[in-house]
Amino acid sequence: MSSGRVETQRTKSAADKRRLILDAAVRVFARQGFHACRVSDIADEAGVAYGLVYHYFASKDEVLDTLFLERWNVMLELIRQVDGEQMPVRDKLEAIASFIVDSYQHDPDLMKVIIVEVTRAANSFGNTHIATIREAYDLIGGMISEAQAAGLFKSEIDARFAAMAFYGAIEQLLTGWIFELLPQGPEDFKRAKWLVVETVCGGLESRAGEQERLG
Amino acid sequence: MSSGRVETQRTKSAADKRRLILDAAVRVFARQGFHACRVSDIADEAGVAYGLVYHYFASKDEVLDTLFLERWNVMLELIRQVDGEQMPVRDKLEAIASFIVDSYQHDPDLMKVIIVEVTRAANSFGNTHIATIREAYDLIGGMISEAQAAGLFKSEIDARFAAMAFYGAIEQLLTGWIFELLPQGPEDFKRAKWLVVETVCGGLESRAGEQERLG
Amino acid sequence: MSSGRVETQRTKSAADKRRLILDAAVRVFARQGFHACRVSDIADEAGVAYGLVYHYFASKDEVLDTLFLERWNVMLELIRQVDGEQMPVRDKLEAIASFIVDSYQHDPDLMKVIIVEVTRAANSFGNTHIATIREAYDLIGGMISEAQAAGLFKSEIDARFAAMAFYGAIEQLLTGWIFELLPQGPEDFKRAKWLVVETVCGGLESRAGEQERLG
Amino acid sequence: MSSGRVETQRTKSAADKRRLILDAAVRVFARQGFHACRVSDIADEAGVAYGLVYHYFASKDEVLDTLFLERWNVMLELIRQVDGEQMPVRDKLEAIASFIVDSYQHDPDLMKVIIVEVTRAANSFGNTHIATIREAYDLIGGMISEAQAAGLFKSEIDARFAAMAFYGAIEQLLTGWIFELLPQGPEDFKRAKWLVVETVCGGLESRAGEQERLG
DNA sequence: GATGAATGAGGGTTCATTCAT
DNA sequence: GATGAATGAACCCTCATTCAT
Repeated sequence: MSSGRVETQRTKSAADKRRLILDAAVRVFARQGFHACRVSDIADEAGVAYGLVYHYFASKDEVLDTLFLERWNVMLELIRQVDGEQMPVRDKLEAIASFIVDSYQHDPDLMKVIIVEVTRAANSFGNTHIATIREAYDLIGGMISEAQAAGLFKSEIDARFAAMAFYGAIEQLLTGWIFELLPQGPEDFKRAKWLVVETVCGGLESRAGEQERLG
Repeated sequence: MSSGRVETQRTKSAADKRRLILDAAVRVFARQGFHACRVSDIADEAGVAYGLVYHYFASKDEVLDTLFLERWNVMLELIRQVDGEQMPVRDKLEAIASFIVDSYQHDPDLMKVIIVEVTRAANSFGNTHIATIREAYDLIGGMISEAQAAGLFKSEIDARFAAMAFYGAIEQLLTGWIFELLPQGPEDFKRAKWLVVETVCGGLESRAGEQERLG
Repeated sequence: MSSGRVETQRTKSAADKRRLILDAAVRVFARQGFHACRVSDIADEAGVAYGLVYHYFASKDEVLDTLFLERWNVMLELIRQVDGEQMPVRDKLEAIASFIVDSYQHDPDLMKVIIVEVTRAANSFGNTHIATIREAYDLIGGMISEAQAAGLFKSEIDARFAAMAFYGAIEQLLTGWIFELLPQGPEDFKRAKWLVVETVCGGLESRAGEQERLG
Repeated sequence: MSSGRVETQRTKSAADKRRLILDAAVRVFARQGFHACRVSDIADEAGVAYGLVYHYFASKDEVLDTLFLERWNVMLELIRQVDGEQMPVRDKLEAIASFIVDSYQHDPDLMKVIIVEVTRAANSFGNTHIATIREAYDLIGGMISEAQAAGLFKSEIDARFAAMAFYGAIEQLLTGWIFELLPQGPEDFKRAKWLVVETVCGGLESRAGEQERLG
């Protein structure tokens, strides 16, 4: 019994250290960038010894891999769940946008790292995780495709392209926040969720604009 | 006369080597990524001696800076020109989208490098060039803002956010091509130009979808 | 207890490696010169891995800085101590000369490095350590100044200049040994100590020479 | 005739450029140090093209070699001439000290370069020119030796050591000026010439000091 | 588990020197 | 003579990773 508890204790402690390192890595990667930081910076930030990082992770890359996958899989889970529900497509897309914006609001460093170091890194991490990344795009594309089949979305717009445009719009808002080009008050986050969906689904054009255009 | 020709010859030759290096760098950066390639890879690809890279550029960074600025400034020029013309806002945005897609079609490696290594690189090149990058966002934001003032675009959507969403949608299409997630035949490029504008301006929603939603 | 011993062991071992590198650096700097040697030469001479040099020292410069300061500070200590004692000025100067000659005799490489690479290097290390170097000159100048005030030394000779002449005379003897222009048997070292003081204090001139001159 | 004049003209012009480069090198070596400056720095300072330095000199080293030898040979000439004259030894030594101090006063940069980069550089230029350098020491040693044979100088002090002490005292005064540790007004230079000879020949000790010492 | 000393390959940059014009 | 583009060897330093304790 007591030995069992000690074991649990130890395991828990170990898990804690691992988490400590991951959280420290997020801050360091966000602050300095993956390439510009050293493994020792992570250890220092975590307040652990140099070599301990290698006790829990096989390499510096694996730390980032872990961070990315942890978060991306949660997002995939959310998307899959949304996908399975009976819900207007617009609400589905808003759920996804909300999740991503909430993720940024909750842990901007982590989302910064994912967006800056992974999803665009075509020659390194982006390439490694392309299948995982793609899954999100495909799921969103599937939702749009369904909406098109139901006549709710225009069919002239290729669903895969539309999915990319939608996702790209969201990521660019995050990029705007990361570069401090866009305001990031609580209200801004809230409106951003609606805004991106309204833009992509309803369009920027007003009724008047549309009439003007169509003459 | 002859000395004049020699001068021209010389100058031209020198400029050629510089261009040779820049073009080689595009290919190498695109193939391996900025961090993963060595300066010697660029020199080898250009077929020049190692040190010559440093004769024309102060550092490896400066090579990428040069590539980015060359292209981005051409784009800024285009945007400014479009901005100055009398033209429906939708046409303006399509001109921009067209320019970017054409740029990719014409030199995918260069656009890959810019998108992968610069515009998202918040801790390195993106940060260095943030003012230049921002100028594009601001110009687009200005166009949208004007359209809102004219009642052609919905006013509830913050113009700065809308501009980011629009630009992000385009970049993500390029990202899709870069990762080979989207088809990139001549027809695809052509339709992409229209598609991204139609999505952002007109919205994905069909008339039927809109009625369904508004009940 | 045992952990304490391990700590000591570890610390000692670490200190040993550092010392190993410093001692190797002395030999390498003396043999090849600071500029002509590579950091790998030091590592090889010490029998340690290349990177270990950078584990203990921030740069190649810092290795030389350390060597210089270690020795120069011992000398300053000696000079300060001598300065504080009640002792004829001639004995004080001889103590200093003795210390320097002994230093050379004990570790000619180290003194060679200091004299060749530091005390004259007006654009590099000499400039870096000028304040520390000057302290020695000033202390000697102070001794001479006191002797002048006491009437024991001629007052027409500026004490600062005299101190420089005295120190320069000694360093030049070392330079003579370094270049193998002067004999360096045990007897030579011993006589050199006396000789330099006798020259600077008593003068080269014999009683007869003086009478001849003054007529 | 005219071709001859043109030849002369050309030769003269060439010699001028060579001199231009040498003079520029003195300034650059003095300012930055031999190792820290680049050949292009010399060319820039001289206002000539990069490659021209290599038209007149086989290497960067040869530039310094030339500067050193030019000056040192003039000094050797002076010492030899003084050596050949009938003159009290003290006057001979003062002539040498005067020449060196005058050299510094006239062109401090050149003397700085010689003292900092050559006469102590046991592993590079000092070693290359050791025979030439030594000649000066030997000539001075010879003078002292003669004076000892004539009974004018004490015989207990080895002439070679005494010569080194004398020369070292002078060089150290220059070092003091170079490091700006000693005042260098016109009066200071003048007094320095006398001072160094008085110190080495007459000694620092006053008559009172001597009596005190000898009891 | 935890520590941090030890390793050594790798790469950016410098710069003396060459050479075509 | 004069120019400066071109060459490429050399070297300092970084830092991911290993390993003995």
